[in-house]
Amino acid sequence: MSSLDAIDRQLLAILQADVSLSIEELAERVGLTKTPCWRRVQKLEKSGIIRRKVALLNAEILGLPVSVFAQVKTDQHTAEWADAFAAHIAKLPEVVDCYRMAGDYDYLLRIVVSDIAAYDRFYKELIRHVGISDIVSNFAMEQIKSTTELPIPSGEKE
Amino acid sequence: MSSLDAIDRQLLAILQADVSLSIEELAERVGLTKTPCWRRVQKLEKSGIIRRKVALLNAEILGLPVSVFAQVKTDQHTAEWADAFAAHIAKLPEVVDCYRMAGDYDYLLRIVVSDIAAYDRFYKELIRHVGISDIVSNFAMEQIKSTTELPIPSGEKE
DNA sequence: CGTGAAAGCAACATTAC
DNA sequence: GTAATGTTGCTTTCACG
Repeated sequence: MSSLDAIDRQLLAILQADVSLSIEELAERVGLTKTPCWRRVQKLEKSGIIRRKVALLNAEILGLPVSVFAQVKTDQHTAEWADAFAAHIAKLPEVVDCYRMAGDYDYLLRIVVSDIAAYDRFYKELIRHVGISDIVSNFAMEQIKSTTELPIPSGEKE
Repeated sequence: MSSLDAIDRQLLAILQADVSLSIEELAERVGLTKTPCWRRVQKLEKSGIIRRKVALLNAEILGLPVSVFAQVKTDQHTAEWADAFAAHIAKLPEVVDCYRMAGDYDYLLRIVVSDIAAYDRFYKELIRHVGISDIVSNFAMEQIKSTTELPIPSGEKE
């Protein structure tokens, strides 16, 4: 992977906002013609910088307005437990994010559900199947911002 | 918006995993032909259930391996302050998620940066520009799971 | 009337030059 | 960066329940 030039970063910025543009439109915006633009996008996909292309759905319309952040502590600090926990989380579609954290709590999860009752069901199932010593649930009242767009570095001095 | 049938939900599940499939391929997978499949996708886009189509980038390759969760408290509980805060957050590309929370802390942010030094710069800027009475930063050590795919409800009894 | 199938044209991605 | 070709998306038309 040869590092990105200004046009590559421009392409990435556009594509992470909207991937439905045609190559022609894309080429126009970055000041290229179709073929070289297509070759760059192709390269960005093969290199893995572009991981995937997805549709983002509207959680409210789907009836999933509730996001809950759960801070989880465990008392089993072994690699085996961590692997089993990760494998279990991967299977739960309600868990959209899960990070292993530094600090007081071992994991931070974001869980997306239809209502508080649904979260309660999820919660009971979770603590039944994995060994958790402490869990704190915090409900999101309002989504101020949520984006998949990463702050692409300008590329100087690296 | 007439509520979704099983095929619509199937289409959404496929598209939120991969939007690069052709209509033909998509039609095949759900057991339709091109035209009705295309019409359904069109309808899902116009209704807003499909919010947008985006490329997901690889944060590590881009040099952004660090996610920080910041819990923020304010002492100014007015609508004006909240609006100003939201507007400020919207302008900061490093802040990829921001939720107004129930519980001890007013806001939870996820900030994506290149390293700890970059977070420190971000942090200093943030507290300089908005009135914050308390902030706790928790660093993510490892991303166990991170998906944009929502758990689409089965559609029974709603 | 809502929903699906078939055919044609225009636009597009992709190949070689 | 230019030009040609095979695919695809999209429109129209028609048939079914």
